[in-house]
Amino acid sequence: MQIATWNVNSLNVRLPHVLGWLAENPVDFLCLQELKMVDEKFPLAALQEAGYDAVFAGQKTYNGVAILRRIARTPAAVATQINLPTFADEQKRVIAATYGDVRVICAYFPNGQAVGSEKFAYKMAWLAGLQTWLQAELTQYPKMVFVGDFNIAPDDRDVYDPVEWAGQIHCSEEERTAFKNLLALPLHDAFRHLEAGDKHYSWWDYRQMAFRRNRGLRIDHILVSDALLPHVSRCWIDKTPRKLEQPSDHTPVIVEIN
DNA sequence: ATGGCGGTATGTTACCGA
Repeated sequence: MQIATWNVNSLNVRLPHVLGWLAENPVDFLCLQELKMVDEKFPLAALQEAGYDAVFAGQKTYNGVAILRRIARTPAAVATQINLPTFADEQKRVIAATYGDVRVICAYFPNGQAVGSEKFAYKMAWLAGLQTWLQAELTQYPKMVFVGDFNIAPDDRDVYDPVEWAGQIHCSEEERTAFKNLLALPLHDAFRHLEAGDKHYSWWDYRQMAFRRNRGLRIDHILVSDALLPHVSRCWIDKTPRKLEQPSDHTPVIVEIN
């Protein structure tokens, strides 16, 4: 089974990239963030033509999340959950569904803007709600994959310039502690399970040729539960779509679970 | 210190993202 996560920064603009990527990478599940579209605009027909079904939670202009499943290889979604039951939110940042005995959760964490800002307080409150909910989810679903754009770089290996970013948004102690709290549930960072090195990023700023200079952050993650960890055989970042014309600033992260 | 780039709507500029 292969599960991928990708912040597409507008599914309207990036649909050709998504379809092209799925043709090359026929993963079982693809979790998307930042759809930036209302549900009425969701391109379900085009995805179905490509062999994928979806559950989705859209929103105008901002946010929006979806889980795509390969129809031929996966059971239909049941117990679909939109947003955190533990945190009242107008913004669409979470979608979860169960496929067979595997719970797939797709999240777009708040950005936080700047440490100490109102948006940072929102991020931390959202994270507290997330922690409580995931703890309950784990008791119900031992086989869990929790993926998405976390907007947290877990440690300095995940940052192109840790000195410049020290204490800044995505790298602050508060955010990194929240990430560690997720690992304590326990959940496991599939990428770090297999790769200890630095300079592996999932996001690069559009400006200042950041991608070409590999000035990026690893902020898109795949966490797996205890029951699935022994079955994780690969986890990698696919930089290919970041090289296309008009790319998303994020690129897919994929896990293989046998 | 600021803006850089890109997407979107409030639309020829502002807001947000990271």
